[in-house]
Amino acid sequence: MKTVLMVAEKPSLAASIAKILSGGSSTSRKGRSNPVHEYDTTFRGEKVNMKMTSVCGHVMSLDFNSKYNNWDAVDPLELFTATTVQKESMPKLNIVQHLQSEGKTISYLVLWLDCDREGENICFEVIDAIKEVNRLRDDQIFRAKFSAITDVDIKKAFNTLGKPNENESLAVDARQNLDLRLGCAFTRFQTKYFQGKYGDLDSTLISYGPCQTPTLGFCVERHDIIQTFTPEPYWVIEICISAENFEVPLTYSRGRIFDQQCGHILLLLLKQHNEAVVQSVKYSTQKKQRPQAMNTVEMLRFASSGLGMGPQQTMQVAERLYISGYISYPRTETNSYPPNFDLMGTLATQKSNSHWGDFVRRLISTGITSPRKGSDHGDHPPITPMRAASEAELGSDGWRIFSLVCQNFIASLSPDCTYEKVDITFMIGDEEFTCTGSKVLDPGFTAVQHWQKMEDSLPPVQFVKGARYRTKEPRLTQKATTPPGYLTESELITLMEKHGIGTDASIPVHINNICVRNFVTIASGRRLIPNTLGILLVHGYQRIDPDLVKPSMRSEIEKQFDLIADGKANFDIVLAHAVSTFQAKYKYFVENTEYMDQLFELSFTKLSETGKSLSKCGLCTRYMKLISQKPMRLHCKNCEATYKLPQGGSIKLYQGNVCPLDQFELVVYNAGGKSFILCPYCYNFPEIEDMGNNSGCNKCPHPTCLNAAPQTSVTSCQTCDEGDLVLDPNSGPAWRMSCNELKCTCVVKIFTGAVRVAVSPDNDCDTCGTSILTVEFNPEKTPFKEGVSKIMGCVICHVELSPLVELSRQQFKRRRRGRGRGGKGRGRGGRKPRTKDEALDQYFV
DNA sequence: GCAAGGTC
Repeated sequence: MKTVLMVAEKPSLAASIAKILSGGSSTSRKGRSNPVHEYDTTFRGEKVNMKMTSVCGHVMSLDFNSKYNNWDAVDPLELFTATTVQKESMPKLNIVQHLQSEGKTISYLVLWLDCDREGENICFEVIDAIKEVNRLRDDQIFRAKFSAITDVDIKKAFNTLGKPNENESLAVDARQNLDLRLGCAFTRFQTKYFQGKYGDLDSTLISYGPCQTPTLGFCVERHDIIQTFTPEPYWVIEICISAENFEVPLTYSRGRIFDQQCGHILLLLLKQHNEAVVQSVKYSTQKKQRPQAMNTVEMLRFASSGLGMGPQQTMQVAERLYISGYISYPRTETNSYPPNFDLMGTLATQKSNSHWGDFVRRLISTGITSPRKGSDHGDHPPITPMRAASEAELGSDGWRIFSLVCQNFIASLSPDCTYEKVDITFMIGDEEFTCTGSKVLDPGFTAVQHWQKMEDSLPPVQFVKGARYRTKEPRLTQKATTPPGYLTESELITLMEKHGIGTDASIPVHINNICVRNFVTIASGRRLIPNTLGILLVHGYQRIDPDLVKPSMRSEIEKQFDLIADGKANFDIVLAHAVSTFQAKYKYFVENTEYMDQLFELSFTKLSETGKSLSKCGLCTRYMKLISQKPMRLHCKNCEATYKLPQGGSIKLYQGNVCPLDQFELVVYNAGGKSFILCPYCYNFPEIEDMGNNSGCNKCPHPTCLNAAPQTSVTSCQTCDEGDLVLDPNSGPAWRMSCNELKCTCVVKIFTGAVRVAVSPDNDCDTCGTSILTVEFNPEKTPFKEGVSKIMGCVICHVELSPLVELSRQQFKRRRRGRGRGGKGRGRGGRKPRTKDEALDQYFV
């Protein structure tokens, strides 16, 4: 029997589609990375075994050839022409292997990827992966085009299979290619240029991107409006009438008066009258519209403005609610329920909720209002609840997002809020005044979306046409125009959506990026206030090449790539044109960076004038300065050199200790209890072959240095299975061993209070291979039996030593052979080397 | 260390 493989974009969709197409008869098994649903059916007139599985979004992602990854060796300009490679997007998931093992022997491939351009591109990623192991012909490959995940639509798609659209996929390839070159070139250049000059930028990365930079631009634009705002004085005439013991304020139909003299004249004019005559009274019934079905962007706006929850967090919470079955898929552009959506069934899940259950039951019995028409983007149905839930089971944030989803869903099926509005006009002399008010007739959906609730505001008196009232003395009051507030996150989301910057899934990422890069800060009310760095970047682009920050940049690029998608232009020509345009812009930017730099000079401090003296430079023996703002680094003013340091922790001097290779004073890095010693020079320019870039002394194979791995490494790390547990010689009396893999967080406290702990590098435990330690306590405080103050033995096997290690015995295993203490036993020992060359000579005999 | 786009 032939086999057909069908592939969806995510596991949840594969499950739903398989269920629909098999009529619920499919069986599921675990695949290599994602589940596979199988059933027997007929395909193109043959009995076949059907397998439905999925990927997780993009299978591949574009990157530069690895030789371009060295920031110091590659001129960013080269990135515009550098060769690129496709890398597996999530190597840990092994999606390629999964597709290949499922696709190896299939006769047909049916692609059920999301029906948008990205989905079309993923189709070809799937095809490429499978073609490596199966020579499928094009006539064995099909594309299902569906516009909703409903029985009718999915079955129809299955019966009218088409072909994947290569042009649409190529448009995505082009976008990926340009974004990569453009973003990385500008980011690397800016970062190196400004970090090499200033010490207080406080950002590890000064990034540029065709989405994030215009996003930043919006925030700075509002900042500039606020900064350059000059309040303008204006005048208003305030007047009240006395009616049935009430004082009713009237609104002047002339509104703001910007000319003071004019105000005075009008005031004098009004003072000649002491009566207001009701000219007209109009009653009307008005509506406040119920909301549409909720899509992602709307949810993000509501969460930010109503709940004070940021987009990144909102999506995380929503994702969790979706995985646990409380809400439907949270990433969708569609804000219209599909025609056969089970509105009543979904509504019924909320019948017994303690907050909105009453309202729901009434709605069910009186009948729902048909939802407003929105637009169906063919991706996923709007975000709706899937089942009942209580605050206790969801936790605070989960409950808040769940409530938002439920309330919007219920509101979208509720009547509009209706209210009676009254407009009354008065004449005082020849001048017109008004008074308005309203009264809610039916709260409709606002009874469940409380924040939309309207308050009654009818005037206290029933006015009738022709009635006359005494006016109180009119007053001319001076006021002034005020600037707008800083941009709210919800306004920013609206702007991004309007200009086509980012997508529902990536908008939160772009906003988060400009925050973590320290370009903007989120203030109270989730307003985005740009920081100096963000302001100067945008002002700098505006001085050099305003296109770089214009909101239209993204849509202009997309427009060009649309031509590829529509088959109207050739991929290579369009891409080459776009790349060369931005290459020229890049060159121009590099040549004119001084115009941005002039702004930086006024606000930031030169590297040579920042930081505090810390340790001696091995090249000139003068003190180097530690720049503690991000990125933390050491700067030698005399040599005009900057040395990178590990990030995220703190640096202290390891007094009196000098690297035997280069005479740089050693420093200690400490991050969350884990600490290691490092030489600033070796960390940046490792002089010994096996040491690797960005390593501390705990990875240095120097044979005699007391801080290097051969003298300090104790045993293999079992947490990460890659590094070694190394004694930190600087950690006493709270002695610690920590893993020498930077990423591994394993720290083991040993022999707290000991006066000396030392490793005997040439002496291993016969049982487990661990290096023998010498542990010495003060004789008065020794924990050892019979007053013994010094013991040599194995931390794992020695009966008196092992209890003093804060890690269970089981976590130690036999030491791995053949790795770890690189260079052990290779050195000659004896006299310490005096110069770098001597040290290297001694080492490489 | 870099972009933006999928998804977890």
